[in-house]
Amino acid sequence: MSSQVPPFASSPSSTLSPSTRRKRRSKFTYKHLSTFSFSSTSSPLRVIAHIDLDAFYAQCEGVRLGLEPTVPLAVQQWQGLIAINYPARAFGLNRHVTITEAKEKCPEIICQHVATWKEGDTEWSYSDDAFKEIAIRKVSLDPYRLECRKILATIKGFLPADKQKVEKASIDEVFLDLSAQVHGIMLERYAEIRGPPPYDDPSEALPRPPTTALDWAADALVDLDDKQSEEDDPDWDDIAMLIASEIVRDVRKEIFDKLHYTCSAGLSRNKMLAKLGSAHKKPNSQTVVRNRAVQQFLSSYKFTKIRNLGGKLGDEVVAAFNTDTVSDLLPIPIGELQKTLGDDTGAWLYNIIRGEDSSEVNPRTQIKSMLSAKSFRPSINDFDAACKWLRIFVADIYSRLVDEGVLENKRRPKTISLHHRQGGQTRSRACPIPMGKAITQDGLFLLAKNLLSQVVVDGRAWPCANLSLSVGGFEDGVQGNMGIGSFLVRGEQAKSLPVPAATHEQPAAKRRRVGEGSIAKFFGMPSEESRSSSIGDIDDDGEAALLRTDSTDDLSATHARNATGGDNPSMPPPSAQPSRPTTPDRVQPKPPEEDSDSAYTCSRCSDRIPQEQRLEHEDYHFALDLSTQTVTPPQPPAAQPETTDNSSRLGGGRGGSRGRGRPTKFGEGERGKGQKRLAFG
DNA sequence: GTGGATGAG
DNA sequence: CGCTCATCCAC
Repeated sequence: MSSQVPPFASSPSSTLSPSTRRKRRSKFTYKHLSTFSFSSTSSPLRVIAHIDLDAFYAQCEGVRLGLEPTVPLAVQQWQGLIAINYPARAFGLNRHVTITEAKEKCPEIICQHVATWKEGDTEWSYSDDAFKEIAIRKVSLDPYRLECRKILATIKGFLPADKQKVEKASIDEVFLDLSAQVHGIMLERYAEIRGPPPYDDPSEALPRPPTTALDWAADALVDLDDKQSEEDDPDWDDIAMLIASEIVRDVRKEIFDKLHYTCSAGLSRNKMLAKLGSAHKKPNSQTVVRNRAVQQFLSSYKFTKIRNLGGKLGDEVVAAFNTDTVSDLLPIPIGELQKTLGDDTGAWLYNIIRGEDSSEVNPRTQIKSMLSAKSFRPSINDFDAACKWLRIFVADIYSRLVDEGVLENKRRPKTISLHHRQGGQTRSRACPIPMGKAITQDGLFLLAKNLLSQVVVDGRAWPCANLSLSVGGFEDGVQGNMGIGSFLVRGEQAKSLPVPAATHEQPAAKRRRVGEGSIAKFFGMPSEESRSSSIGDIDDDGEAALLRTDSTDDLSATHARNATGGDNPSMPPPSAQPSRPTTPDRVQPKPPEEDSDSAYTCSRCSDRIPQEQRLEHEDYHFALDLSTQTVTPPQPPAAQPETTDNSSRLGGGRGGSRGRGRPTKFGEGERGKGQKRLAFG
């Protein structure tokens, strides 16, 4: 207690108001309190928390298996360990040890392999010998995504709906902006700051908070700038931080009670400091970095530990200034930093090492893209092998799309892209996902296969060391389907599932001409069917079989069906199939020559194609047609915007929402235009 | 709009 | 390490 006049130059309050000042004054004003209430990034009272699950994957497995939290546990991925719980870390294990090393150092350790998708499986699963089957399986992180969702839901359910601001930062991290909630609690607890400012002047300083020593709970660790001011002289920022730490402690308790996960947390005035704080003491504890502790706390770090300085930029800074510590950087004038790093980056760095970070907690929980990938140990060497993986990628992505609410038309990805790596170089291709129709596994597969073909066509593709498929450009809302639905021939949507009808309606006429099988499938397959069917094989009751997309790994069955062709009227006879063009053996690696009755000549590209690859080859042309020109199913003109005009579409999606004065990643968005590298702006 | 790079977990 | 995810930039 004791001091009264703010010793801080930054505090305008005492100097500005000549009014009666017999009482102790806060460093903060009523205006500050107001900005605090709506989580303004510039509020000096702002309170941000970062919550980080401890060895998350390992905890997930521990919980799933019902193990005691004390048993040493690691999560295995092929021959490596990707997560190690704290009991196991006590044995000196870290992420780079091998399985055998781990078991030597810690014989008791349990190494649980991650879940995997296996070719032909309908779902990911846990398998004890997954690690032996790297050639036919790909890992699935679904179990962890699911747990992440539960955690997020728990947090959101616990925090007051009207005041929460939650950002999912990664699969095991969240940021909370607790400002609004803490503001509310502060007013409840301290009547003296409730009223309007004296003289109605927002620049009036607040009264000082009660001088009682703050009761930082046992698990809230406090780092101080100077040991002197230990407990006296708390101001409202300290009170705010204290309240926030209570909230975070409760959140953590809730997560533990409900889901049995422990986590570490950091609290401070901004995201950068909160994140450093959460890593400061692990596991299962929380660290508060008060305003008055910031300089000391931050100066103890190498700046390469700060977000965005962990890579090339950090290296550049180290090289330019010959140091890797925050404290050595502090004396460097901002102009100097800007001269070498560019205006924006220089200014950003100048601020960040002073503990200033005005980036917002973005309430976005939704993902913007999703990707499924695999590195090939022995490389894969042909189109067929790649297609098998595409099947798996599609199944993986599709199931995640379902989780995202794509079926319910809540959100839908706009583009699909495929990345391919061979040798040093990686190439990729992307294309739009046709709008206005249901997204199906078969449709995605067709597009993916098309993209792969494109990659294969222009350059050496084999051996391929890595393949990935992703969808992105998610859009909200239901646009699209209604118009089309009403145009369809009713009575054919038999299989519509308990989901919005419009989403699953079949495209009109059953009588398709050759080739329409693929297109129809693409545009209208009941999605549930796809969800539950196996990767390589869409199930085969009447209509589904009809609409089936022949996958490369199931040619014989398909062929048989085609051969007997007449069994279904809507199935065009083989002869009627559209034929094709294409690229010969880059797409079709197998030597087509010899034996004339096992090959045919594509009418579209004049290539000779082995019979077994004919269907696939034709699919390729269809997919190509689909994505290049305009193959539009019957429908009302208005409903098919996407086909004709690309340019006009631009406006549509983004609408007016994007790009406003969004702060750059560096904080204050506006700063002069950066020259050198606006890596983030 | 596409493809590559960077960064982080 | 292997696998995701996000953002930015040049084209």
